Amino acid sequence: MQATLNELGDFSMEGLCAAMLERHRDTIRVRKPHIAVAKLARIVGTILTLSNRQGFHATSLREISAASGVSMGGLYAYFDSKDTLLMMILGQVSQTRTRVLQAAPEEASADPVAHLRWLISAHVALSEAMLPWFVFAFMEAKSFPPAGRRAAVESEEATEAIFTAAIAEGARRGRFAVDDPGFAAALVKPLLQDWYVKRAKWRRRGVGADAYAARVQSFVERALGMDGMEGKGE
Amino acid sequence: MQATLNELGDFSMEGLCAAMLERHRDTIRVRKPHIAVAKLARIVGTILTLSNRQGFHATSLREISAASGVSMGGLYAYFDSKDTLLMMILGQVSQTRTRVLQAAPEEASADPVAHLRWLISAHVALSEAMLPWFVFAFMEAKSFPPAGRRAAVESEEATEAIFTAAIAEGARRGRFAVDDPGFAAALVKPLLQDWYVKRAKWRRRGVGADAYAARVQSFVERALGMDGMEGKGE
DNA sequence: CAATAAATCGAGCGAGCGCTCGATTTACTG
DNA sequence: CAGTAAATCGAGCGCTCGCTCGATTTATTG
Repeated sequence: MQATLNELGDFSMEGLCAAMLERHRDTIRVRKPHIAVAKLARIVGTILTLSNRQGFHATSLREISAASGVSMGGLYAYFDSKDTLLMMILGQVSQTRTRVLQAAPEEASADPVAHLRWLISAHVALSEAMLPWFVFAFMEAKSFPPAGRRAAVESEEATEAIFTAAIAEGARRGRFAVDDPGFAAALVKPLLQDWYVKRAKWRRRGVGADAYAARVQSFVERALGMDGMEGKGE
Repeated sequence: MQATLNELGDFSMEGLCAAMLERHRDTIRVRKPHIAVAKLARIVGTILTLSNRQGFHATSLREISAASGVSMGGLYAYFDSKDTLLMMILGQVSQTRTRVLQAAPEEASADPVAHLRWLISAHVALSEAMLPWFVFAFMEAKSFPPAGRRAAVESEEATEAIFTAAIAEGARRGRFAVDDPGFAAALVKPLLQDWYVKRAKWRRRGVGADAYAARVQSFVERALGMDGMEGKGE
């Protein structure tokens, strides 16, 4: 069960920034969408690049201004504080992730085993498509304003709940041999995070997104004691 | 194979700061060890508390000074820059972790399965004993000076190599059904990190260190296709 | 108990930060 | 193409940062 993201939305910088504009149209002062989206894309792209290199806190607005070609004052047409900017990006990541993971196709969600495979594959594919966004959210969510922490925790729990449901359903139908689906889900999630957090390592090993997803799938299925997995090599 | 850390060193704040003083005796300007260790413990304890709450970058030296009761000038008797302070703490974590994981007792390292169990148990126990240290290293290692990043990557690879060796030995002796021990080790490590990174979650679920280690052990053993694991429930 | 050394202190320095706002340019409209 | 609105600009404000250094206190010694 391999996931294809194509029909699930536009995950390019422009597409995501268009969604961001939508979500914050009441606070963004630039009225014309085509201008706002293009500029947002330049700003956010710059932020992600610089922050993932040196950290969000260590990246000054002057740096962002210079690298993106948008003046200091211009930046503040899109957010009212640096913390708001952080929250806008974090919010876009968690909203997109939750939306995608809930959009499993019929043929996947019908069978728990196929569903879990699809979830793993979709998560890897999404974090691949939105790599800098995911890295940013992972690295910066913790050490920031209370609202950001709360949002991050909630988003994480939402993701975990989706995995828990799939594993629980599989256990109920006797396909997985687990007695605590929540625990199992909690152990699966860091495996998915490793794909984008330790990206350099996997690239060095020549492991691509599909290969990584496949290996995590088989690793997890064996760990869950899936029926029909006995004796299969890795 | 449960690990006991007692004989492997002193992992209290004082013990670790004594080791830190040892490693930096040429740059720390305070000559009397008992004074230096006590003060280092106050300083480092404060840093870990504040940084784990709000991030290292967002924690000012004035804050550290006020909270630890050591004056601004006094702090600089122990390090020559804020970055150096960061490196001292990161170095202490990676040195301690590498040392401990290499100290498996005879009866553990003789058998690969027991060895892997001991490694998991020891890592959980160590991160439990040094919780704020591990959290700090995990959260702060990335977005900082090049030297820090390099050191963090190297330390991580060293840890992974130890796990890889145990799994490879198990595969060689036919105890594990894996064909890429490095990949398996890379998937085990995030499970160990989750224990301290997502500490609040596990506490909320009432899972203690021993229970967590035991569950990771059985999860991993099944995922590695360990002989004799077929049909065992979680 | 001087004399010397060790340890501690905190006001002050220059620099860079997030953020503002009046001036200016650009784009649209009748 | 004048007039208006939208978008853009960047110097400057107040503030806090990492860090220094001469003055001061505390401990050690002959």
